[in-house]
Amino acid sequence: MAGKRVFPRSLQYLLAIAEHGSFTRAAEALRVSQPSLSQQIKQLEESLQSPLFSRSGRTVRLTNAGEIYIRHARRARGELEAGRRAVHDVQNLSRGSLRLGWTPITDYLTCSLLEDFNSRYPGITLKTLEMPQGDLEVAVAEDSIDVGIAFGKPFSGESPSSEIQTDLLFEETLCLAVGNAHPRAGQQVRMSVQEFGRESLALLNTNFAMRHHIDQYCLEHRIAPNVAIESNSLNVIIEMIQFGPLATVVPKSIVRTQCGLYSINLSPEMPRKAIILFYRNVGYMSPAVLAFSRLASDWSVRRLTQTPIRKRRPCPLAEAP
Amino acid sequence: MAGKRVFPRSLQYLLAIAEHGSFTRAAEALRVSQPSLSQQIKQLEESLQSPLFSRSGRTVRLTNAGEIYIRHARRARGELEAGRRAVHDVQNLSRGSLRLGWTPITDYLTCSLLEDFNSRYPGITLKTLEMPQGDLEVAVAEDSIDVGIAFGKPFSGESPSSEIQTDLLFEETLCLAVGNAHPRAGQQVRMSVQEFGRESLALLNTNFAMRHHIDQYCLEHRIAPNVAIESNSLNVIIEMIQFGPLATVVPKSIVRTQCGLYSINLSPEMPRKAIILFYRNVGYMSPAVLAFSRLASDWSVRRLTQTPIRKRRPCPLAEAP
DNA sequence: TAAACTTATAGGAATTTCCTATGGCTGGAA
DNA sequence: TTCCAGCCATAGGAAATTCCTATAAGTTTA
Repeated sequence: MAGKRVFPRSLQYLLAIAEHGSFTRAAEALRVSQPSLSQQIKQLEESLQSPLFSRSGRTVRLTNAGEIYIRHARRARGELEAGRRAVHDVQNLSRGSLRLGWTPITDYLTCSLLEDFNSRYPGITLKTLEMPQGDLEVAVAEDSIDVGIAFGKPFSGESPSSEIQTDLLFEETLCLAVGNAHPRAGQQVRMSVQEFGRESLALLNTNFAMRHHIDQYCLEHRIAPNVAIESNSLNVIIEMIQFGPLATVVPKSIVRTQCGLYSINLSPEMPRKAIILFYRNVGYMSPAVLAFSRLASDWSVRRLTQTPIRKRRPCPLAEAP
Repeated sequence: MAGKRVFPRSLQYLLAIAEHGSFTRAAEALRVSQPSLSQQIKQLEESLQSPLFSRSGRTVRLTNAGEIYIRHARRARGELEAGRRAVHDVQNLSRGSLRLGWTPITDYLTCSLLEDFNSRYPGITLKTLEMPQGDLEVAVAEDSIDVGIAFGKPFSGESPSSEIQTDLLFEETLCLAVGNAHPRAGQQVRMSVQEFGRESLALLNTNFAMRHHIDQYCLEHRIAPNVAIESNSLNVIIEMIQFGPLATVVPKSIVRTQCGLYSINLSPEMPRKAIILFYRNVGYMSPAVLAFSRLASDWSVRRLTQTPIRKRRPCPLAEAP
């Protein structure tokens, strides 16, 4: 079935004849009749407008042109063979690439997933691209990225889009986060909504979906958040919080991975939001995407059961170009 | 007729589709029907056991495997195109090689022919091989050299061998040669055979055809040559002659090209011997051989009319490996 | 929902490749 | 010299492949 080779017959014959030094022996080796070789070589010679073999008497020898041409033919064969192996490697996940899009918030939460993927499939180049959450959906749909990782309910738009597969990675609760210097640092009791309204906050700006969740929570509980600083960089906000009197709202997991941050639960709790993985589910799916989604579901299970938290700075992969 | 391209259809289609981003447009550009492309690509994908294009909706895009494979396909196409050009170059004499066999005597006489050839066809590699005259015939017949240059009547053997073409380059008279220090240096009058018999000679050994000519001459005139030194290197002999009292017998032209040598004609004259070019004339003849024989006949005509003699040391080409 | 557009499929036509049989030529053996 | 064995070329029909027309199935746009 798949035994069809793409390398041209004429060149295959050329190489065989040169190797065996004889049409007849080459024909035997190739399991075809000798006239087939004569014909193919004749056509090739006509195509190149030059004899490739010097036939005189009982011996067949490459001409000067033949010697030169055969080198190129060999290299062409090598290229096609290498191409075949390379495709095979992609299927085996020992090569390839995967383009990942995520938001500046989710990168804090799923960086270790990328590390796992990279150590499991070191041959696959990971290309990560940070972008606003709204763009992720578009990017996946138009195939400019392979997979997206989003925070909060995705695809809030009109189309439920059966073409896009979404997998739940885990759920996350938003909480108030403060630094060492904050008077509430280490507080165990829940904070009321009213108290929350009085905190000076450093928040992501309204381009971010997470901010909308926060604003929505405030609206529902009829308070106005006291926003001292807005930024489009979560990094900046965390730096601000860490050693100052301001507070912010982030997923609880982020607090656990950052040194010098303390979480304070609210009462009533902020809504739980899902971290989800999504990718195109129509037509061809690359082995890398399948492998990533498989690994991600393992990873989310492990995360829920074991929750091995390492305190650290943001993962460097998240800042790669 | 010669419009047949060797590059596989399937790859040609693959590249066209990738370039146009569409089966339909590629089919238009290639002037074939669109189903042909579908079919070829399908077969290629089956052969590689991997999809190469991601078809979803109205857009066609290379898969990861496709992107990787197409690079190799492009390189293979480049190789075959380069091979085609290279063969063309050989036909145009802008590339190729020519293997020349000659004897240690003829190299002194035809070195400038090689220089002419090299300056006329600088892309053709000249490979010269010195060998005994008897071997030249065999080497040409079995195609281990392309052309031979011999001194004296060639192919004295049984077969007139209609397969070998021989061209006369020029005729050459043997003469006595002496150096500066020799008492006869500069003598204009002819030397008798008896006087010749009394000269102390440095001669090539009997492996050389020229030596046989000399011995034959002596035999015919009933003298015994007075051989002081034998050598298998003409170079050695000329060095010996140049500053000492010995004499030797060489073609007259050699004397004219060597500093400090003087020629003395014999009476009766030694027989004129031909310098000839010979090469296989059956089956395929490489453009380089044809060009060499063409140039050689020009060169021999020019040599006879103009005879531009340059005094110099032996041509370095003659000593090339 | 219809119209426009794109790729896939099916089946027969056209082309190419292949095989058998044979011819011509060369080189070695009788 | 003559014959025979070995090798490549040629011819013509068989087999396989490629190609084309017609059409289906699907998506996108109006």
